[in-house]
Amino acid sequence: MSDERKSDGKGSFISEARREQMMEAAIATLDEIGFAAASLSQIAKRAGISTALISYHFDDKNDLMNHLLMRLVGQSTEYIVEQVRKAATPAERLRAFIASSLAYQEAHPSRYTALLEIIFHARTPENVPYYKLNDPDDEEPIMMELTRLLREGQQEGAFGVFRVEVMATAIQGAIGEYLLNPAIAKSTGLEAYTNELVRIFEKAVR
Amino acid sequence: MSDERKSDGKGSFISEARREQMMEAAIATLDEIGFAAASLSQIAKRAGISTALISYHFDDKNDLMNHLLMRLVGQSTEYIVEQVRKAATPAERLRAFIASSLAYQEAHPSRYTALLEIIFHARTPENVPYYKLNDPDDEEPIMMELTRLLREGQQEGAFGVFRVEVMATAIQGAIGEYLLNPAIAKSTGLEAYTNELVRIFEKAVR
Amino acid sequence: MSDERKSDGKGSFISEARREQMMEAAIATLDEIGFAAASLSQIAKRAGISTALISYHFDDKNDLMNHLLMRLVGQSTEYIVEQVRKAATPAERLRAFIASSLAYQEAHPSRYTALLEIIFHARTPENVPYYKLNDPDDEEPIMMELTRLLREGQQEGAFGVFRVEVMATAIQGAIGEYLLNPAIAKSTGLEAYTNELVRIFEKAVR
Amino acid sequence: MSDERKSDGKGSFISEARREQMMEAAIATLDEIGFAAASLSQIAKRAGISTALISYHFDDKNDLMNHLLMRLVGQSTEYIVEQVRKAATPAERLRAFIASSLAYQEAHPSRYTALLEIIFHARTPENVPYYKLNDPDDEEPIMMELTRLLREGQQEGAFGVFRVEVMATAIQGAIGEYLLNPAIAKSTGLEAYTNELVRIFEKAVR
DNA sequence: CATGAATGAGCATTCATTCAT
DNA sequence: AATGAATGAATGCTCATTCAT
Repeated sequence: MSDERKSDGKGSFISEARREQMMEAAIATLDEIGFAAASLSQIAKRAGISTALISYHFDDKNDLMNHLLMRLVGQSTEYIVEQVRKAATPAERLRAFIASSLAYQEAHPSRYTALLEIIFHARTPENVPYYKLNDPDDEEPIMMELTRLLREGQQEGAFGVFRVEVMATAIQGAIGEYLLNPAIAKSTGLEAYTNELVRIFEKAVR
Repeated sequence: MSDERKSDGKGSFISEARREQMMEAAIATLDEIGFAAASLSQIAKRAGISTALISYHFDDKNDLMNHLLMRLVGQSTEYIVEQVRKAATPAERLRAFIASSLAYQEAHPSRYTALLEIIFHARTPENVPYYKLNDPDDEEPIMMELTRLLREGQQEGAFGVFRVEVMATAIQGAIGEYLLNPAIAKSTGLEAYTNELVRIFEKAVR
Repeated sequence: MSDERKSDGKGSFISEARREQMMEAAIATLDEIGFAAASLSQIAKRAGISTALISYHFDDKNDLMNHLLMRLVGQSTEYIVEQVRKAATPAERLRAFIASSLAYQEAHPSRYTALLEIIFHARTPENVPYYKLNDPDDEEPIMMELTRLLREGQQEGAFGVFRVEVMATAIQGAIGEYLLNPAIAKSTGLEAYTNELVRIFEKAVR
Repeated sequence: MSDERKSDGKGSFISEARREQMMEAAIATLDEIGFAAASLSQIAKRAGISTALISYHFDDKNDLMNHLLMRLVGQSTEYIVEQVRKAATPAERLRAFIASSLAYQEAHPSRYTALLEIIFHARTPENVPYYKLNDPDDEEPIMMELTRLLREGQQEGAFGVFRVEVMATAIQGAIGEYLLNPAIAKSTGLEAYTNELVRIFEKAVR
């Protein structure tokens, strides 16, 4: 009930536009100065509005960050799933997953940075960090897409025997590490990293 | 060296003991409430001392965190390198690297969490996050150990052809992801994850 | 101009009233407990507001003190210059300058004390005390008025030959010393001091 | 009684030497960074000792500053009185007073700055600033010397009729203003200022 | 005599949030 | 819908002082 007044679905058009604007400003802020320094006043400054307006349109700073996180996760997931669905064979889907995941990092660096900043820094009211929150009950659409892809490959006989969850986790980790390791970006570059990673996991899934 | 004035050098025994105590308190604080909430007063509370005493023994909150980070990196590196050095063949060394890295996470979970919290949250005075600081010029002993063992495996003919930096990055990412994905811990467990990861990368390096 | 962001410009009426109120509270604080003890919380207490509100209306404690200094200098200068301009002859102007300078001290003792406290205690970011800051390039309107008055007296033949800058400095010093020497206030009183000082410098400028 | 333990007269030689050392360090500190920033640790740093040692040898920071003030006043008074006593006639004594007062400023700039810093900043426990403390009951040897020489001049018929206290105050103010007005130092210099000031007051006392 | 260790009090400042307009 | 004004709480840090050694 009280949810509906603020931060809830419908809202007027202008209200929705405002929220968009604030989230974009939040992305820029997170990218530029990081989560810890991303105060409401910093975000408001970048949005060209008052801080009180953020409190008006979102329950909370937490609420703003949660909405932004959902949006960022949704966008990247959508992009990756779309690429994967275009591919015909399991091997091609695996390649598409790896390539599009890495491509997204490079295509939207500030969005990706903002995503990382939130995941690494935000905490639930019970003080559980978001990065330890990968609830098994939670859907986690990207992970689900990856595991489904791998499982189908096994069922079709294209892939060999391995624990799907482990393979998926390894792939995810190898993809995510690219951004956390600037040395590899300089020495190898995204394209070469993509190709090499594909080769590594093509071998591994056989 | 500005290091020399405080918080450095031999220092008295009692002083060194205090610093130890504070770092332990900092680890507990980081583990319990995270970097953002880890104020000096929170750390002091857990150490049973006054906040002023922290300022007395360390130049700065930053100084404290940097010393702690160095210590945590040093400890984990030492443990892993030690295990790797015991192994005779490249394949065994690879297994030892993966196994000991994961074992360390489980053996010292709060230390590992503290390590992550610092790396993900701390920033240089120029606002560069530590996690983007993996300077190629910087040594990074763990990564060096991993690349060396891979390169030796190639030279000895035990491993096939691949880009050492990429393989190392993938392995590191796959290891680190274990802690970032509580689902895998529940569904698979550390031992099975270790075995499976070893199998994956044994295939990949062939 | 960094001035423009806060604490400057027209500002709303209420905002300007607040700033007035804070400056009055600052005057009272400086008068009562001096610059060194004039913390924001002391000033806020006397203004009946929170310390955060001072930070909201002024960039800085420094900013507050600078604005107050400008205002205090402006007020006293205005009063003195006004009295001097009313006088017809050089001798009368000299008398007016001395008399009004001393009268201002007695008319607004707390303002004058606040002025002294700031000048004697405040320092630039480069640690130069304000009282050593009498830049020759700087206008210093009071000193300019005094030197002009003396120079005109010389040109009109009413005054004899002397170094204008030295005479002006001596007059300023003699005026300022009144407040720094409570003994003279008790033994002689403002009116007699004024008359006597006028007589002294009337002789001196002949 | 309790006075005797610390900060009292006799003390051992080494104790007295320590106090000397600390006062010299305090002078340097006051000169370099001013009273407000002259913390015990800053003074201790310049003295090459621990802050605790200052607390051991002086009751208080206040106590240290009071001792230093007395010493500084004593030294300058001694110098000036000595010069005045050498002079034979009242006019010569007046000249000697002005000249030696100004000369002392230039001969010992850091001592003079330290003196000013203490007088302008220090306060009694009842919060009365030292610069408003010129108690008529208090001796104030310099002022006494100046009034005496003026009075003698009048008695001998060398000087005319004027209020001795006012003339003395004016002279003191004119002398003290030299240091507070860096512009005059640049434009005129100490020697010319001295000569001109002497001429001014020679006229004034006639 | 001298110090390192330790503390409580106080500092300026920033923050998320509320509220009247 | 939007803002400026306002606040209490918290932050890192420095200070003068005390005390055991």
